[in-house]
Amino acid sequence: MKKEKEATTEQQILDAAKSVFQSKGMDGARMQEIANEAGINKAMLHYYYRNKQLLFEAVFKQAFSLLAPQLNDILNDDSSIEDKIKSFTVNYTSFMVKHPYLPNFIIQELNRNEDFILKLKQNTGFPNLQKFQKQVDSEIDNGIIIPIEADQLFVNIIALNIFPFLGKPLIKAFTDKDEKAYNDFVESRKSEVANFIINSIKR
Amino acid sequence: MKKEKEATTEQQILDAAKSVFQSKGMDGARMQEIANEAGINKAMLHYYYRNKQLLFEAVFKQAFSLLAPQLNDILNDDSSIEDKIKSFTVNYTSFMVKHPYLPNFIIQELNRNEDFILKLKQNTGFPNLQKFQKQVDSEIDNGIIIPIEADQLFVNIIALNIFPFLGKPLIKAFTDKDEKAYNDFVESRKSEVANFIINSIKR
DNA sequence: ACATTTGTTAACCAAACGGTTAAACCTAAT
DNA sequence: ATTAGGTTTAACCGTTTGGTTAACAAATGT
Repeated sequence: MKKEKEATTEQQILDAAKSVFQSKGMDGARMQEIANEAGINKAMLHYYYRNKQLLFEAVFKQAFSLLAPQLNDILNDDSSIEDKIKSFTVNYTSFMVKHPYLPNFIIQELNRNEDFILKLKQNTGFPNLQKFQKQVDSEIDNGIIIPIEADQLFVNIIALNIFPFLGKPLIKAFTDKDEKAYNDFVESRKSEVANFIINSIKR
Repeated sequence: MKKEKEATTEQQILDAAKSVFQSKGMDGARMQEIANEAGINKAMLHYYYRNKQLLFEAVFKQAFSLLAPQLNDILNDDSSIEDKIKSFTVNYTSFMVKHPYLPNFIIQELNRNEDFILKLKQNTGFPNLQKFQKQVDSEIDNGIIIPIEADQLFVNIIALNIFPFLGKPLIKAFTDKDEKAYNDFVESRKSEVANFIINSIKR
């Protein structure tokens, strides 16, 4: 029973912590609430994760490790820039619809503690732009796309894809959409955004 | 002495509250820290603003009222879509460089409490897209720009302009930039982003 | 001059918080 | 049946937190 229970209790805690931290942030989260959501005693949180900071870091690292592969896809595979943008936009948006709290959680907590990303950067698998930069320069040389800095293009791509999830309340208010209309709007961006970017850079 | 002091003490509190709330958020902010930064007794915060929530709302409303006019500029003046995009990108980025905490503060707190924006929406001067939508449709009909939904274009514009300030730690890490390189990067976006958008939609 | 209102402070308070403790519980090996 | 180990709980603890109080100071009105 030992291994079985260890795994499930520890995982229950992590799941509950994920839910609470991602919706309320480090400062807004309460250890008692996490314990309640996990259906266990508060002391168990400390038994398995020592303190709030370490529990938070476990949640954050797992969240970030979900995000990184999504970016590496666009950066490191061998398809053309155009195909990358198309597949990234579809994949990333689908992924975010399933994890709507993720972008805001990560952005918010990185702004709260800028040092935090330095730890992540040392991990293998941390997104790296080198290959993407070479590819952009090469397609520019070959006249496939117009001149643009790879960094700028990269930021444009992720900005257009991530922002709808960060600014959802704002966009809903500005464009007067209810929840359903907003979901449709995001859905239609899967093709809209890719076309928008490609229009801009295609020779 | 009355009017003089009233104004300055109340304003000192608001300034201190702005600084603390915008860098730490509602949950992370401490009333004692605000009092210290204002150089006054903690009880004064309650004397002028009753409680933390009301002080926070005063700060938030003022922050939002700085942002709204920036958006109304692009939505309600009479220049062409192309000119609007150019001037908005320059103005908005300049403005954000001066108030770097603002976008993250607003996005974060709106995500924490979605009801909050309903109050703001009733205010006169809350950004409205009607005129912009008509203008976009008109320029499409006249063959000036290619067909695009006004809502999508609007979100693209603000996404490309706001995201560099929201995702600064992330972008710095991905693109390996130090503070100075990042500032240069943002500066060059003033023209880069406008061109990127216009490239995409110009017939 | 004096009373009244407004502004300011130090001290205080109850509740909430993250974290600890010591004992109970459960299971598997002896 | 007993022991030993990890697991779980209720109760507890010291600190921090937002907020209050009561007394004091300064200005204002009469």
